[in-house]
Amino acid sequence: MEISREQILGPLDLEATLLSGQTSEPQWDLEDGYYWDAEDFGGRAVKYCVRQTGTREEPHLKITITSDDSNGSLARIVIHHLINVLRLDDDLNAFYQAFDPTKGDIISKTFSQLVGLRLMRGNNLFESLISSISTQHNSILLWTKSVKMIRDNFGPSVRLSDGSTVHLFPRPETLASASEQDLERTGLAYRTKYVIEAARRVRDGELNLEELHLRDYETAKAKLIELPGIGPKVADCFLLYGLGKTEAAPVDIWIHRIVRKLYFHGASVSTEKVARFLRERYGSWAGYVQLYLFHYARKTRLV
DNA sequence: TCCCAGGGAGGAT
DNA sequence: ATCCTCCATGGG
Repeated sequence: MEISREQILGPLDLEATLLSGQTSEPQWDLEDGYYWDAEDFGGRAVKYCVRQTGTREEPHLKITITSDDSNGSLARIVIHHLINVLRLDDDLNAFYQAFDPTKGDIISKTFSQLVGLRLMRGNNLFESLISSISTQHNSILLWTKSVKMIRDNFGPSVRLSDGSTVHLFPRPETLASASEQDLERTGLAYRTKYVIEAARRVRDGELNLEELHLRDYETAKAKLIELPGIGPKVADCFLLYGLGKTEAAPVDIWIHRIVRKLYFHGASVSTEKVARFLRERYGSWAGYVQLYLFHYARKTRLV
């Protein structure tokens, strides 16, 4: 099965997107040239493998799934899932054109080396929340390792149709009742208690992740910040990469430094002001602007 | 050995 | 409001 160019709005760089460290979920594993992940679709666990063919400008995805799919219904579900998770219906050319170089916006200088880089959107909101919390004062390498260990040590093991087994991300009640000692072995360190408390609040209905979809940006953010270990940046990560609220612009140390340098002539501006600045200047593109600035800063080693 | 990592809590001013 | 220090662990 496949996703054709017509179903992808603008360019795509699948590998750059999957390896860009977004906090919707840890990176997918690479196997025989295919990146793969597994999800539960209404009680059916499916492993899907994805590879990009064609070019960045003329993208095309080849997909295989490991599951019984005699009537082809699962194929449609997986394709819909991938379009959603990889945000293939975001009009990237509209983004590039809205701030094209002739308009003189600073963000345009990041475009040439990042063509096809897309935001991702978490399918499993609880996993996205835990991933976002795990990034606090942590490296991409370490938080992805921790979240994968949470999945493999605490998540349900499901058998696929080919006889192999994979782990899905655990449910909130599982992590809420996990012992701090066991969970600490995933390398979460002092964030362990944050993860357990977040799981408990979701389990007990004090925090309804689905319901946050209905709230506007400010209201949802205020609700998230009530949790211990969740401040403005982690909240923005979940709002953007989990809930898909693209006006959110998480300001970490990289964004803070690059925005100060490129937009404020190096003046000292607080992270909160940078976040507000990006939201007000770029509106619903702020999330993409943040993604591009992050990788531009890291690639060019400009800051 | 030292330093830092996609920050936040708790404190002081 | 804004500024400080400390936080646990693993890589480089």
